[in-house]
Amino acid sequence: MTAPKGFETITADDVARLAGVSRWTVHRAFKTDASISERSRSKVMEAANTLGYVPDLLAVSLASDRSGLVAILMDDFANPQQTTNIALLSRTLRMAGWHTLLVHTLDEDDASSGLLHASQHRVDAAILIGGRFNDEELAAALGAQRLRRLIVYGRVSQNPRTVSICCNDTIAMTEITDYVFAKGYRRPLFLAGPPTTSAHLLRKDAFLARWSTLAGADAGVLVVGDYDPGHAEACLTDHLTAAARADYPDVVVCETDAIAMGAMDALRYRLGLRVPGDIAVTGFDDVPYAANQNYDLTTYQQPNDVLAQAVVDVLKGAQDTAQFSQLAGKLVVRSSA
Amino acid sequence: MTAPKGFETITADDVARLAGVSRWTVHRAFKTDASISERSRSKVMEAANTLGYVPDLLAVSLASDRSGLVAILMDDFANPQQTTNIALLSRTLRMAGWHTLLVHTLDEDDASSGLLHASQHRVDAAILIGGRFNDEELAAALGAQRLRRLIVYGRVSQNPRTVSICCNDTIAMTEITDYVFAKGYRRPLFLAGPPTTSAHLLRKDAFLARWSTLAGADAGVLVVGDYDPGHAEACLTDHLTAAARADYPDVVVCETDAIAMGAMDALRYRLGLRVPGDIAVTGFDDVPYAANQNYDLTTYQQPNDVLAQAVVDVLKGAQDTAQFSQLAGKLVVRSSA
DNA sequence: GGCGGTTTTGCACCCGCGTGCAAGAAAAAT
DNA sequence: ATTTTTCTTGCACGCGGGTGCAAAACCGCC
Repeated sequence: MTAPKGFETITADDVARLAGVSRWTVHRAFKTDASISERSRSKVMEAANTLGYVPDLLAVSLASDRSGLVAILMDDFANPQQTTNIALLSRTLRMAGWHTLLVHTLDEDDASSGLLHASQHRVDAAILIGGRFNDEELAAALGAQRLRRLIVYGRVSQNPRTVSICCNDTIAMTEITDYVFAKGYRRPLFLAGPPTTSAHLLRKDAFLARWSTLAGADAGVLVVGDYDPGHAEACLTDHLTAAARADYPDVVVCETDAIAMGAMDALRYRLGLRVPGDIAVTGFDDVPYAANQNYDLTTYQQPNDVLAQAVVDVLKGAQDTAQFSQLAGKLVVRSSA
Repeated sequence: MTAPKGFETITADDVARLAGVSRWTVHRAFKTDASISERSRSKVMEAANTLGYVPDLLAVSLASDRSGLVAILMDDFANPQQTTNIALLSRTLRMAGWHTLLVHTLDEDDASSGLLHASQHRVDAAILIGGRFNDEELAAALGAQRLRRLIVYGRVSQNPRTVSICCNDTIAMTEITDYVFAKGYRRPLFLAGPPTTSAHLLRKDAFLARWSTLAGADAGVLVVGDYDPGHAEACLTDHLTAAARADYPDVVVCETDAIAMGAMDALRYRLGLRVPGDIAVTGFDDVPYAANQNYDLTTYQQPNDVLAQAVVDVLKGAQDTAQFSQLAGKLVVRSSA
């Protein structure tokens, strides 16, 4: 057990004393572009080293009004796409000099409370991952709190005071639709995730619109309430067992890989069908596990690195943020469809 | 885009002015056990409400020397057990009043740098998840920085200045071993994760010791360099294709579920074997996906809630921390073995 | 009405460091 | 050598709020 033996925290004053300069000179020694003589800088640095001085980020934040902290609000750790995102984001942010305040929002109405907490820590920005947040509460939170920036990650928000960073779902889904149609499938069923009140995924609408154009007929839609594979599995099983065999789709187009994997489990283990032999399946996101032989999912790979980099760009003050919601990924064809 | 239109931050002084009291009275109004008259408290609260005042956590931290922040250092987001842990931890911490500073350590030698950053934010504790950190650097970091508490989560650290919170691997693995032996398997192969220089998992040693006792013979061991399923898959495939069919194990006992899933993929897709028909497999952790029909893994469920609660106990100042490294989970029998 | 005791309130000082400006030192120009 | 100009340095003040103590206000009671 760590003995909290009052580590006498060494401050810039201590360094100053040892180096025989003023505290402000110490401060300058640590600033890259400060006017300070080489001699006193080295004196300071030496003193700092022997004392093991490191600036207190808390005090720095308070004084400079820049915390170097970015809050990531996230609700669904079961969603592999989201954990992938959070990993990449925290890593990218760290390399760019920011630290991550992880806020696990408990439910839809908790997002604003999370934002409040984040703002109390003076975060430089808050990033919203996932769709389960209430639009009105969010707008209220935005108005009241001193949040410098709100970034909606992975989907499009209508709120003008936010920045959306995501790939262009419409183009992406159109690409998938074209592929599915070209492969000869004609009875698609779209599995949609939960409807959101706030930031939207445009995937469903894009698919339906494109399909209607291509096939001249409407596609079926099944809304599953959650991105959890197990839930999708149950939903699809119920849906299909209630349907006549002749009405089965020949391809299940899913809003996310998580849903797609649940769908494949349903088709195989619950209904005894073969994928893609009896029914094909497509996903979206290209999560790591989509490449697994169990699934070998045809899906759409989002440009994750570009998305993460866009966050850094926004933090650094990028102005033309419109482009960040139009990034392009690429179709990944595997054996599931 | 959020207009950084200088949200005039409202401070306790503003509230004081409006309420017609001093700043310190405002402070007292927000403290639960402060001596303040009911009248002025309500005056303050009313003023605070109309102004939308929230205390600045940064300033609070600086002044009170308690940040309310807990750093979680983690390296491997691909490991489902770890993402499960981080989700549970951040959630539990938040409900207990702490916030999570997520530090994605880039590599083994980066942990101490991560600890440094965490300490600069004056975290109340740092939690180390995962095994890839260098023991010496860590000790050095512990000595130099003002880290109040260092918690090693999910494994046992020898460092006396840390608190280990984990379930008793020895008892757990012995239970698995007994089960495997009782089921009649006699040619086990243990798949171990990467060796660590620091905090250890005792699973391998526990298995080998117990097996030796039960069977009177040594069990085989294959060290895979990583907890990544794909890597484990490749390792086991190589290992078995290089071996004679007669020397194949009849059960593969894995240090984690991630390895076990990779092993099952190898057995099925690379080697065309049936699980458990030809070779059985056991895992460890009971990650969410272990219950999936693809794997239906016999594994060991760690008492995650208890572990997370233990962290809160430590933060609240629990003294007898020895018990926290002896928690018990339970064997989960499924069809893989 | 005055007194001792208790509750409320205000205040000086501190947490550790950043900003802007002015004084001081050194270098350049005359 | 003296005056400018430039570079260094020091400092008052502020960031927003938490301590401990002392003054002020309150209370019941004789």
